[in-house]
Amino acid sequence: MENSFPAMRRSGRPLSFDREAALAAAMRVFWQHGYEASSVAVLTAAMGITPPSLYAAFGDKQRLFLAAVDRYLGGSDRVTATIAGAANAQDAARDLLTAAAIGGTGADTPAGCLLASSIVTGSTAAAGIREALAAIRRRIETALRLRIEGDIDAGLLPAGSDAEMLAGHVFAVVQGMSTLAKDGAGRDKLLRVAAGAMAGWPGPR
Amino acid sequence: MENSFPAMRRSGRPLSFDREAALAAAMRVFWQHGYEASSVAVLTAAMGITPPSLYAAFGDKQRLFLAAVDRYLGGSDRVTATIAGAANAQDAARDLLTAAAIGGTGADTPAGCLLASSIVTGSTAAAGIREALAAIRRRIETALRLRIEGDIDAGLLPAGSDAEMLAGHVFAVVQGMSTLAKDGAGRDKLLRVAAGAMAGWPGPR
DNA sequence: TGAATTCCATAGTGCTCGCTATGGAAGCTT
DNA sequence: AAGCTTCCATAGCGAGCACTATGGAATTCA
Repeated sequence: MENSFPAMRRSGRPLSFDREAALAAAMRVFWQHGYEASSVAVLTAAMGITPPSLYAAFGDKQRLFLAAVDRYLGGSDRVTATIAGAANAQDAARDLLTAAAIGGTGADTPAGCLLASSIVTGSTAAAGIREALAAIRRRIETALRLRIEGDIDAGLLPAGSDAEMLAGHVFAVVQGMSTLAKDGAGRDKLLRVAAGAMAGWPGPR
Repeated sequence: MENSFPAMRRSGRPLSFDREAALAAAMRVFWQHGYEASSVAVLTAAMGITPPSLYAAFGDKQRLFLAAVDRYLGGSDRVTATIAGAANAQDAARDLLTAAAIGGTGADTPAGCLLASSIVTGSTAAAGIREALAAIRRRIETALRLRIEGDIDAGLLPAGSDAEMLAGHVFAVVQGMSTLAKDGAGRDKLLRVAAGAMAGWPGPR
């Protein structure tokens, strides 16, 4: 679904701008201001192109945003693949929290997490985008929950452990750290919060 | 600061609507759609009044929103007073988490937390409102941190405990549960997440 | 009742929103 | 070079935004 727009290129004059660079610039604007507050005028200014070029290259604002989210996550299934590929569920959870702490406090990037903060409320016109992001969040949370359930079945975690709660807790902290970062928290504090969130993790047995 | 608008009433025709009921309706709209996506047209429709009445009674959209936040929190210092009045820091943290889980999953209210979800990103025009809410969040987090530090000094918590981390973690979970609720999580799950977030709380000594 | 005061409804203000019609310039293919 | 395809810049579309000027209706005070 990544390069689904435009459908085909035949010949003629080539693009006079770098599509990937323009997408990176758009991602940054969305990351900083969220979906609805990122106007096409601001986006085109940051991307160095004009509105018709934006629409020709990316379709419309919604598709541009979804492409930016995909780029932000490093591809549609990278996060879930990382969760599945971790040594165990505890490592997967810790990696997720650490990545959120570091990714949300970069010196050269906006504070917080694009996936967490760019639309949780909004107009009814943006309901589709909001639900699309909620679906991505739920998919990642479900991947973590399944990983935890697998460890429970494998005897790596106590039999009575609440996988849904554990995954929900990790995810809540990831979301919440994004707001903390936007409110001014630094990397050191967020890394300690991430570590502290793992303190209640059930011990092996 | 609550009834700072209008400045005075002298005489003449009385208000034909219930100011408190109108504010409650506005709070509900903001709670559901966030600050920027709640247009004056939608607000006035929900409040049962016309734009000039809204501006005469509440000043402008920003002041109406701040009044709605104040009403949502039950007064400007109720939350911090509750934290200060709890039996100990652990109870204060648990109460905060439980209240967020229950308050964000009411059957007759929008999902999530108004303070957490209504503006974390937005246009530069709304930067003032965004910062005002960030300040409220930081004030509550600071109150919790001070409560924890007090318990450490009193010997109710281990001497090496990281108060900033513990308060930040509780606050991150509160924020994150709001997104979880908006994404569809139910009260049962959130209450378990809230309890799980306390599992790593340092033991007494 | 007369005068003063306040509230409400209509109807707009200027502005920004996402998006696009149009025409000419640029570049590929043959 | 001819001919076609595609891209880009200007300019502007209708719609919605927060907000308000105006005038008459409602109520209080004298």
